[in-house]
Amino acid sequence: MPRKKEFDVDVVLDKAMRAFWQRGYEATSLNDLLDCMQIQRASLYNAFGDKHSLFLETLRRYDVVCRRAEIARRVRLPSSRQAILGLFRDAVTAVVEHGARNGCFLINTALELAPHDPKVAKVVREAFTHMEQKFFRKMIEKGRANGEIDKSVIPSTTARALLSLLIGLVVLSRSRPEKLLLQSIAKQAEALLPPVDKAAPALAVSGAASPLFIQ
Amino acid sequence: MPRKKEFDVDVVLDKAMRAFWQRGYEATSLNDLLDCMQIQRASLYNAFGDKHSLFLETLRRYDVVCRRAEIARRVRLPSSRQAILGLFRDAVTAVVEHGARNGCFLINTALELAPHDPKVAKVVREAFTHMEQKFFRKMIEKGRANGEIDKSVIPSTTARALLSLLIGLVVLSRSRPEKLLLQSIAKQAEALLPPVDKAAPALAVSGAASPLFIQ
DNA sequence: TCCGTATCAGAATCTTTATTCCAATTTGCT
DNA sequence: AGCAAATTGGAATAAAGATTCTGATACGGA
Repeated sequence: MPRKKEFDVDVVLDKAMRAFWQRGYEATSLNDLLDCMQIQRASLYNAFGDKHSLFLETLRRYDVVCRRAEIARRVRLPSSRQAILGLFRDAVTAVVEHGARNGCFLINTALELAPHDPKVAKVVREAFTHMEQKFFRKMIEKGRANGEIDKSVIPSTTARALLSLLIGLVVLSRSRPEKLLLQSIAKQAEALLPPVDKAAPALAVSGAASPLFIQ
Repeated sequence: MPRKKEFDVDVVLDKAMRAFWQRGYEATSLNDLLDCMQIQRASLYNAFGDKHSLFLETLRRYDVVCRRAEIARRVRLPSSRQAILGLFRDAVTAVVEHGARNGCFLINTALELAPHDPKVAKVVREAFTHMEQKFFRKMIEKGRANGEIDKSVIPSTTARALLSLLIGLVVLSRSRPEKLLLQSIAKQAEALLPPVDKAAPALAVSGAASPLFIQ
């Protein structure tokens, strides 16, 4: 019965996502959205309700399509230690090599809207928790189990530290996109995950090797 | 010749600062500002120019009065290692014990305005750099010199890692103000600064003691 | 005393905002 | 063919936004 939509919902949602991601919620006007989504005013309200609902949908989509999908991809990598370090490396090269300066939509939103908006807060909180538990912690546990990561690394606390380090890296990349700065942070992630190396246990970068290696 | 001002500029500036800090630039309207500053519309425009100039002044004031003053205080502490760790500890207790949920005005602004506003970007960039160089790096160097911090700790890179860790902690504290989460991060800061301890080198918490301690 | 400036209190302005409404048109389904 | 729903393009609305303007009043110094 209904006339079928003439635009692909996911496509225009992606365009709206990019706008919100770049400028934030308040600074993105409805006209900005219409311009970049290339649809009519009535179509927007008909398809998405209002600005706030549209924002929530773009945020959820970003979480699923951009973040969780990437995590799922990395989780399948053979080396779980490299899965974690690759995330940091790629974050640095995205900024340094490709000039990615938008940061992370979820982190931006965590500061702009989450403190005053319960629905947004929930999405952000769950996204951070997912990253911490289902990626960092899980990967550390896997790495410990298969002998890639030393047993002295405590999964729960190290996962939290890595999450914090990553968030700091992304925040800094927006105002100080300097190679050395970002590489130092990525290097520190490496130091938090000392590999098992019985032959030469004393080679980690900076305060990394565990005392448990002795003897 | 002029009639003297009837309000204290610094006092109303502080009130405006709190408003911007809490809600951000875009979400704080001029009426919000007038309400909390308790001055007249004409007085605001006469004293500060416009909304954007007022914002810049509050941001600069926050940087100087809240951040640099605190750093200066900590720099004078006897133990430079404890000066750094105290900063992390206090950040955690402010959130966990006193429910501080506003985060850091500079970090909030780094994401909302800095990417699209050169003047704001400059203030933010310099604030981050100051924290990195004049606090973390300087304190690490001092700690290494007086035997508090092990020589294996590289000042420049560790300073950057600590800055990133702190930013991550502050961001997370706004959406996940959980004691264990924040403490894990503070704990990691400790692990990044292994103390010199020749007698019992094998007691650090999580992958902390430096390999250089062995023998 | 009087000039210059800062106050107060509020009206006026002009722009932008999000949202609703309109009328005409297109398309898919029964 | 004809109903149902989604489109287009734009007008209309109603609120909120920042900024300017108007007087009247208060005060400090020459």
